[in-house]
Amino acid sequence: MFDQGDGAVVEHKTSRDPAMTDVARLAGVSHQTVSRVLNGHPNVREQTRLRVRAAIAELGYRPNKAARALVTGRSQLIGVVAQNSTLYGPASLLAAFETAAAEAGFAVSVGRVNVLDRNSISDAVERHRDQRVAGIVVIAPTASANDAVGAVSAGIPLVTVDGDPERSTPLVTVDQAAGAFAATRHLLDAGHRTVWHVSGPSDWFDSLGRIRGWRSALETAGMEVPPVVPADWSASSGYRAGQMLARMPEVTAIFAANDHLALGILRAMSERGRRVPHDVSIVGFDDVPEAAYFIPPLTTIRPDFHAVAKETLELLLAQVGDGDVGAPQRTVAPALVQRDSVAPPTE
Amino acid sequence: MFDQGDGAVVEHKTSRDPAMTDVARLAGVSHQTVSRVLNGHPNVREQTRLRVRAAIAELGYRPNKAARALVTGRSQLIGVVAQNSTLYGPASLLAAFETAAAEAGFAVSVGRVNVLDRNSISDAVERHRDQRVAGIVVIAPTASANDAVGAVSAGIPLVTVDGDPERSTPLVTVDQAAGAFAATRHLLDAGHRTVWHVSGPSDWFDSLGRIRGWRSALETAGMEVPPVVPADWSASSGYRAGQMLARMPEVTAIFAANDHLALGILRAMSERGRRVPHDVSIVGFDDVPEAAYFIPPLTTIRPDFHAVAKETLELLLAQVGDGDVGAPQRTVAPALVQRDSVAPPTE
DNA sequence: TCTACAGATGTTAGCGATAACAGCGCCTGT
DNA sequence: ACAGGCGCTGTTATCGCTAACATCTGTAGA
Repeated sequence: MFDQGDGAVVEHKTSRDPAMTDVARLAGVSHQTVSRVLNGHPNVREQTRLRVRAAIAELGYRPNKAARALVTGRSQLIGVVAQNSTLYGPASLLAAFETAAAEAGFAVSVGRVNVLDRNSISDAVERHRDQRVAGIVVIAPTASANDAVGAVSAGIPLVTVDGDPERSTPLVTVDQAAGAFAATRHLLDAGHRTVWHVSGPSDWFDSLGRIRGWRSALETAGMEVPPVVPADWSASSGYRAGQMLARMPEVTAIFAANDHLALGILRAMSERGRRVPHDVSIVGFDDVPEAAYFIPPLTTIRPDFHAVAKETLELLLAQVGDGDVGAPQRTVAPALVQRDSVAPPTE
Repeated sequence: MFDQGDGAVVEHKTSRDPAMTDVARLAGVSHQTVSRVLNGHPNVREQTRLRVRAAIAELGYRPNKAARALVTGRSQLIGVVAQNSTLYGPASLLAAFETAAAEAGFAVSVGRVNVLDRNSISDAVERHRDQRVAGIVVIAPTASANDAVGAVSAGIPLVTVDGDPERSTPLVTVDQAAGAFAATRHLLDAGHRTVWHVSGPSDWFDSLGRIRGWRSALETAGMEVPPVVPADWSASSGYRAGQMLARMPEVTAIFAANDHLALGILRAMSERGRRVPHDVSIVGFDDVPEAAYFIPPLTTIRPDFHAVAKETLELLLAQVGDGDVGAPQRTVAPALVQRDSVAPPTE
C-alpha cells in the first residue's frame, strides 16, 4: 500500500484553481487572515500581510467572486438595460459607462431589449436581479421606457439615464435644454434674426429638452419662434426637412436636433445651391466622430458621455452604501464645438 | 413569554428573498427535490413537480445564481471583450451577441478595452475569469488583437469573432472575401471593365479579406487589377479618396470597403459633377441603416450579424459541453443588397 | 413469500468566501 | 503584580445551491 508519493510531488495536483485555503496554508496563516489582507482590513501585521501577498502571487490566486457574492448577497456586477439599437447617443453612453464601471472595479452585464415597454424592461431588470447585481442602470430616453422604470424600481439601487428630467427617482441626463440654448444663442450671436429647429421624435426626452432650450433662447432674445420642423433622428428625415427649408429664403439659421439630421440638411442645401455657411448656418447636436469631416465641418454640441457615466456610477454606488440618497437628479452640461457651419447672415 | 405571534402572521417576515428551502417547506418536500424540479431532473413524480412549481410561483422564488455558480464552478454569464469604439460593425456584432445570448438564457458581461493590445485583452479576459464566466468571446478585428488572443486562451471556452481567418482556434467571421467578390462581380456584370477599390486600414482582417475578394473577382474575370486606394473607415478618408478618383475619367466603378467610405466618395463625386450611378457606379459594405437614404440609395453588402452571433454562441456552448471541439472556423456569407448606385457604364 | 431492483425522495457534505466571536499575547495604569 | 484593553489571529457558522449517497416505497420475478 505504499504510495510512491506522486500526489505529494506534484505541485499543481489538479487543474483546480487555488482557493483561499491554499494561500493560507502556503503563508502559514488562517484563511480568514488571507481574507483580511484581501479586503484591506487594518488589523493585520505588516509582516503577515507581506507573507500573504507573496503566497497570493506565487499561486496566482484570484478570489472567487461567486463565493463572495453568495455570502455578501451582492456581486461586483452592475446591470445595464439598454435598447437594441446603434444610435450614437445611447451607444456612446453605454460604452462610456462600461469603461467607467471597469475603472471602479465593476463588471457590467448588459441586457438588451428590443422595445422599451414595461414587460421587456421589467424582464431585463429581473434577470439582472437574479445575478445579484449591485445595482441597475436603465437607459430610458423615451416616455414609454420612463414609465416602465417607474413600475419596476424596487429594493435595488437603480439609476435612470437619459430619462424624464421630471422624474423623482435618481437620474442622470445630459442637459439637453442648456445645449440647445447654447446652440441657438450661438446662431443669434452671429446675427441671425431667428433660428429654425428640426427636431427629433417627440417621444424622446432628448427631443423635448432640445426644443425647450431652443425656444427659451429665442424667447429670451425676444425673437420670433418659428414652428418646429418634426423629423426622426435619421439623415433621411433631415434631408426631407432640408428640402423644405431650402426653398424658404427667409431661413438663414437652423438648429438640428442631432448631427445626422444636420447631415441630411447639408445635403439638401447643397443640392438646392444654398451654401453653408454663406447662405444658411447650421448647428447640430452630438458631435459624432464624422461631424468634423462634414462639408463644411459641423459646428455642434458635444455631450460629455464620460461625465454622465461617472455621475451615474457615483449615484449608483451612493445608493449601495447608504441605501437611500433621496432622489437626486444630476445633469451634465454639454459644450459648444465651433467649426465652420456658422457665419453671419448675408445681405 | 407568550408571543403575540407577529412573526408567524407576517408572511414576508423580512426583506430576505425566498430561498430554495422556503419553497421546499411550502411544498412539503426537501430542498433537493426543488432543485431537481428546477433542473428538469426526470425522476420526480408529476404531482410533486406541480406542487413545487406552485410553491415557486406563490413565493415568487428565483434561484440564486451566485450559489449555483459557486457549487458548479461556472456561472450563466458569458464575457465579451470588445474595443471601446462605436464603429458600426463591431458595435452591431456586440449588440447582436447580447441579444442571442439573452435568448439562450445567458447574461453577457462586457469588458471594454481602449486598445487591442496584449495587456489590455489579457486583463479583460482575467477579469472575466474571476467572474467564473462560462465562456469568453473576443471581438478581435485587428492583427494585434488576434496575436493577443493567441497568448491568453487557456482553460476556458473562448471564441474569436472577426479575427484572422487563418487562426487555428475557434473563430467566427463574416466571409469578407465572399462579400467583396459579390460586390465586385456585381459591378463587372453591369458591364464595367474593371473595379477600383477603396480599402479600410491594413491592420484589419476585414480590410484584407475585402481586398482579397475584390482581387479574386477581377482575376477570375480576367480583368486588370488597379492599385488599391488606401483609407481608414471614415467618411472623410473616403472623401479624400473620392476626390482623387473623381479626377480620373477611366474610373467607372468603385467598391468601397464600407458604407461610410462610400458616403465620402459620393460626396466627392457629386462635387466634381460626376453623377452616380450614371458616370460612376459604387458599391459599399455593411449596409448601415442610413445607406438606403444616401443619394443615391447605396447598393451594398449586408453582413448577417445575427447569424454571426448565433454561430458564435453555438461554438462557445459546444466547448462548454465537450471541453474541446477541435478548432472549427465558421464563416457567415453576406448578402448583396441592390439599390440605386450601380448602372452600366456610359459611352 | 421473499429478494431484487428501480423510481422517488431525503440526508449529508461540500463549493469558497465573509461575519461573528473567541483566544492569546503584550502593554498600560494603579 | 494584576485587571483591563487593544492588536492580531484563529475557529466556527453561514450564505444557497448541487453532487453523492442513503433510504424508502412499490412492483416484478424467483
